[in-house]
Amino acid sequence: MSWTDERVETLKRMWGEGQSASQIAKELGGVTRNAVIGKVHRLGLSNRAGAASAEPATAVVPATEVAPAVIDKPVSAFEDKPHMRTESATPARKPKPDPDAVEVEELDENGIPISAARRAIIPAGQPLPPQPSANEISPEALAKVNEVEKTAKRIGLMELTEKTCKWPVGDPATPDFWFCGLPSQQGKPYCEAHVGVAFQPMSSRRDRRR
DNA sequence: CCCTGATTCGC
DNA sequence: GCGAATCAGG
Repeated sequence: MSWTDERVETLKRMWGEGQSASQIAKELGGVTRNAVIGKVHRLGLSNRAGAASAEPATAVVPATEVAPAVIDKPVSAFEDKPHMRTESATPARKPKPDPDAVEVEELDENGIPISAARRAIIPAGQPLPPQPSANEISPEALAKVNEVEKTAKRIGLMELTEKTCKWPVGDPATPDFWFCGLPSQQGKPYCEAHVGVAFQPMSSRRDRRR
């Protein structure tokens, strides 16, 4: 494999987005993370500058003109619950007051309106797994989660990043809705505790039932 | 041990 | 220019 313009472009974009070298290598295929890092250095962009905030909202982002952080490991599970708009998220201040009072919503396959804003921040992707019913989870894992949810960071939609647990808590239709936000596991969308309830080995599932 | 980026240096 | 090997660190 060689560094075609296209591949370099992808490299630049992903590096700018704060993706790790190995993630980029995986995406590109045919290269190792070493190759990616080497290229990054040769391109002179080893300093992760000129990129959008890799750090979450609480950071010292110059409030001037912050584009809404694009979430790229999407949380698509909340398929268009009408109530679940972005209100509860960080009030990043509206770019445009929307001159026309009438907002023309696009419709999805089911004829459900999709706000353009929502589509922008929640691209398609792996859906969240359904919340498992309580009796399907090991008591230990459940207890762990309950504990974790007390100490969770309770972040909003906009604060989600690659590195934050995206486990949703509460009812999206409620102001009490938030995401766990603790550090996520390597390559997983959730923190350790939530990985525990989200991904269960087949064997343990089988063992538990019956 | 998993991972991260940084550097070196033979190709 | 490329990237494997290595280093240094979390």
